[in-house]
Amino acid sequence: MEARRDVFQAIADPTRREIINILAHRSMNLNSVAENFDISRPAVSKHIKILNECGLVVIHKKGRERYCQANPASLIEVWEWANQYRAFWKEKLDALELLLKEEYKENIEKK
Amino acid sequence: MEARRDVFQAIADPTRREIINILAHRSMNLNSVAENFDISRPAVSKHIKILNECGLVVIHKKGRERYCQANPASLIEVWEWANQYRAFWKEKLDALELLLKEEYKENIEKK
DNA sequence: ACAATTAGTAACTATTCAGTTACAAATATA
DNA sequence: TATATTTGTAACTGAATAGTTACTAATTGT
Repeated sequence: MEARRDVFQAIADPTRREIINILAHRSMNLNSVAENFDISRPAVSKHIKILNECGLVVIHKKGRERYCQANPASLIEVWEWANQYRAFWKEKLDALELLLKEEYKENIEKK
Repeated sequence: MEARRDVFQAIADPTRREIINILAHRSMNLNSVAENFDISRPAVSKHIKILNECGLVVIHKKGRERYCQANPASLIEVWEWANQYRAFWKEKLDALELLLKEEYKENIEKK
């Protein structure tokens, strides 16, 4: 379980996306995170390790506990990647929408 | 090479992201796509099959050739997922920026 | 008709991945 | 001090992944 480690690979797993969702607005220790899933605690621990290694989750040690929280900054990379295509697809969809509206209008006029 | 097939898993692979990039603005047949990579043509064919199965690439048959193009609509899912956290990270980063500015100001005043 | 081009797929391999259980280390509590 | 809690990690398993080569099918060009 070692090799490529980037944000895109990290968010490919649905469990990890769910962990990000849970940790997005509040800090939580590892056991509490694990309670939300059917998989074992070590499995969740590994997921959090991966998320931490690519910066998606930050960890604050407090005694024997480790409080985890989603790190907003690292999500920018994903947003920016998707967003670069946004202008492009928006243009296409706007054209489609316009087309559908025209067709709708024509149908109304026929009546 | 079969099972989960969703947009997030599809874009996890760097080769597939590069294929999307290449096919974002122009249509291209499979061999032409393959020329951009060091891997074999069948390997590229499989990547495109995966991209097609989750809607990220559309294929138009024309004789023996198959013209491939990135499909903007399916990328929205990724954009929306990342964007839901945007307000959150923006808030955090603005706070950080403000903090740095304050520190900078203080340093200026000390001189 | 024959040769060349374009592409899909089968069969195989090596690596990575997500999960498990078992154990050890550190900290907190009785 | 003894015990319970929180966590990380090692060792293992089975499935998925990304790649390969070899082959076939369909279409195009000579």
